[in-house]
Amino acid sequence: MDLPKNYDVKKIEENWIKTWKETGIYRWDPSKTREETFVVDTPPPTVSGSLHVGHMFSYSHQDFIVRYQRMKGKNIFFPIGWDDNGLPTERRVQNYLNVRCEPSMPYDPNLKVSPGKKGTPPLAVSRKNFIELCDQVIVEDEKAFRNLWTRLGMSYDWDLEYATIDRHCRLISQASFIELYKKGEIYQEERPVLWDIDYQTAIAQAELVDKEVPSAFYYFRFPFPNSNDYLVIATTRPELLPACVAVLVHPNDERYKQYIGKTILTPLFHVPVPIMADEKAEPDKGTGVVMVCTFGDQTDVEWWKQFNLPLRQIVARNGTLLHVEFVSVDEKKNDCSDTGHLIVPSKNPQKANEIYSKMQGLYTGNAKKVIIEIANQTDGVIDRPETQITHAVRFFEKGDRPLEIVPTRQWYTRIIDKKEALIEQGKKISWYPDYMYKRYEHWVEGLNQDWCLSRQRFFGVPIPVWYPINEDGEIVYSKPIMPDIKDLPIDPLSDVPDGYTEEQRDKPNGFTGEPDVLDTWATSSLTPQIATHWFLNPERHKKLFPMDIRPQAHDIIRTWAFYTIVKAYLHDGDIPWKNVVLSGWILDPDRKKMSKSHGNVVTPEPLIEQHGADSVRYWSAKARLGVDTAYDEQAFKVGRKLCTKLFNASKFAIMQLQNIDRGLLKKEAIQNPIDIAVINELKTCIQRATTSFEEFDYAQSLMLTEEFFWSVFCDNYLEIIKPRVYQTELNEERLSACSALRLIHRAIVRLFAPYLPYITEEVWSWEYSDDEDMANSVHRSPWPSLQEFDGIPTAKHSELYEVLIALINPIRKAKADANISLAAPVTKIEVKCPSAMNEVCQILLKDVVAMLHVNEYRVIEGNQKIEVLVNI
RNA sequence: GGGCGGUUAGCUCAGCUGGUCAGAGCAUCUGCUUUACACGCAGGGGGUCGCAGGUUCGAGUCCUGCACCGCCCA
Repeated sequence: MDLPKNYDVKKIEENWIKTWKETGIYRWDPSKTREETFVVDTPPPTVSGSLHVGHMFSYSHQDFIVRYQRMKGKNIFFPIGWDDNGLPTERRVQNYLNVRCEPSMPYDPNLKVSPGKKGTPPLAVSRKNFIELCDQVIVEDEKAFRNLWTRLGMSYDWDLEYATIDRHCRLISQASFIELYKKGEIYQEERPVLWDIDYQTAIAQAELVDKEVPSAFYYFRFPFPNSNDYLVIATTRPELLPACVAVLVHPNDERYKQYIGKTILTPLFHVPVPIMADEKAEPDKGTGVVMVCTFGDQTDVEWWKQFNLPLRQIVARNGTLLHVEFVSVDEKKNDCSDTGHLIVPSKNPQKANEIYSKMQGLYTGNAKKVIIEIANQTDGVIDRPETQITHAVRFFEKGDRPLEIVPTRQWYTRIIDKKEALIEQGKKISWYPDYMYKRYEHWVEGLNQDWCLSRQRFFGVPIPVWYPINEDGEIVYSKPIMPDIKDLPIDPLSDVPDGYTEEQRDKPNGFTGEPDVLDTWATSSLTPQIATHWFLNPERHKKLFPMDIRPQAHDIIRTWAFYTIVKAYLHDGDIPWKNVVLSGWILDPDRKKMSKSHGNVVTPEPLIEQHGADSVRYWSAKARLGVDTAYDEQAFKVGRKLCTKLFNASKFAIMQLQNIDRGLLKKEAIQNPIDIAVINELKTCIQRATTSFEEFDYAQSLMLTEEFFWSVFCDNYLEIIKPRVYQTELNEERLSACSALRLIHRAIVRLFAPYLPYITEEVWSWEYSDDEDMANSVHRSPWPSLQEFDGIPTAKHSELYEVLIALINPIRKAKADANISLAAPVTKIEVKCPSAMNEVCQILLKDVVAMLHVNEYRVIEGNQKIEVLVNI
């Protein structure tokens, strides 16, 4: 065939994308056995998130491993999915279309919303409309990802595509919920939970981040009733004073021992609270006296439970302060009622109500300012000036304001009682790099609450539960109605449970649907089951589960990896996969994490456009697993150079074979010691590259291949065979060179194939696609093996290649020193070598002098080291 | 405060179980228009391998401590 003159990246990419799609070479074959199959649990990207180079980076890593396994003959199960449900999509839709979800509104079937209109108040839409808008937006987002992955050369089986909000995923996710509920591993409970006031939803421990923020200790005097005595309490949250239910000291703290068991009053509000002792009260923190509020932090929750303290929930779900009525301690009224009307006994209710009325309805931050101001103006309340500190405050990872703790009814999965078992599961999995296992172990050890599954959001998998309503119109949460698994997926807000009619919805003696949706991880943690079809197709599930690898980034060990291990353990009592391979991050040149909020995101499409997909993949391949890499555009250029070099060297190599009957190019024809020596080098390279790949060390494998290709093959081998292959006569010498050249080059192309799928496929099509022992596509052809070289004579001297280089280099250096062309003739060289090397040098020099245009040479006896004297 | 990882040429990074390991690419400098490739080829300069101890005949390579950077968790 006619070889192309120039390396036209775009044309090559377009052509092979089309061909691969038509021929379906990446399709999974369900008829093959488990042993023949390599199964990947692909991370479904968050499609509504910003697309940046980090995506291409870690996703390329999967593809290197997969393509290698495919060439090893494995039947590849490589699905791709989109994580489209959840908060990121809601947020994107809110911003993009400037709408907000108002669940109380009726559905408008004719609603039309167009993007834009910033600055105007968001349009309120019904829950159903909102979900429809989300569904519309993700279609666009998924298209962008689909295009990118295709362009990048990801070898997915597109027939296996899924989205975490699609019917199949909702079905699997809801089935998981029901099965675990039946097993007793899922329960619901009303208790204080981590609560984001902006999103107005509960969150789980895994979504928590600590941020160091400036704050201050304020020193309040808590007076004793009918006395001038007082205790000083340092607090960072004075706005919670009205929610104070007790005061704690350490039992061994000599300063305060005498007060334990007594009653003290809160300042400003004059509410009597008990003084109690507990080891968790830190004598060194603040004044050593701590107030317990419902709820300032997790310790408050623990003390509240431990001492059975009253609940004074003053912070509403939206983060503002609720109505509180302070009444005289003598009045017998319920301390807290369900109506949102909190009643607190006070020694001075009038004063308390007066002060609280200035805080009520404010956000906690503003309430804090108000109470500080009041306290400063009131005699005997502030003991001393505040001290500035910075401390860790808990935030929702996607949130902007600190979390509150609010008692609400939520669904949970039991994990606290399984910590040991989950650590054992983690040990059964191989982690690459292995030290990443520690992160998993430490996370599991540090768990302190069950997995909160329910989210008070809209665009998610509905929790598949209804509740009966009794004759008094009260919802009976303790008797949830579960659908039959065969009826899944369901939406409890539009579907009706068995034995009820739609007319009974939200009516006494009727039912109500659970409005909450599942945590997105509750679905994402099922990616293996989603892909295998799990209980829907037990045979298929058995054939694919546990999977071979889970590729992912290291920041989601505590979420995605952890939850997937949990689900696999709870459902199958097994590990979800045998190996976890963890990619690092792409950092910006200042080593900061790339993210939209930092404004340092580099978008991927222009990079592929500019440098080509193979170059981008090369850049990804240079980074080892688990290692964060600073973004450096230079690396793309290096990749591009490698591709160009491969293009040119391939063209040259194949050109030398033109006009030769391929039947004459066989292993038996390879007799020249230099050909044999280079094949020896190649075999070492193949062996080491293979070993590296088996350990998922694609970076090492690439480095070895690159080194062999560039330095051994291009710079030396191609140069030294030129005199032989340029001969017009088809003699033994030329046949040996051409036979070896074809064999070596054919292996090199395959060694590069996992990294550079386009250029290797292109080159492959020029010469090797019809080889009997190879496949039409390089990507279905066998990974190079040592057996391919069986029948080629072994080298008489094991260090032949080293000797060759020792002869070539001094001559090149002499020419460089003399500032003359490498093509310029050399009058004479003299080689000094030990007598044992004499014969080898004589053989090699024949080709060396032809390569470097040396007119005359002679070999004389010398010392251990080879020396070459050059006369220009 | 605890844990994990990192600290090797100007930059980005390799250096596996201790003994040609002081490397690569980029950048820089000097040459070379050699019929695959100037997106090339040949050659050169450049680092007391974060610091301080220790083990050893011998340590980027093992141990201890410290410093700094990053991440994770309290």
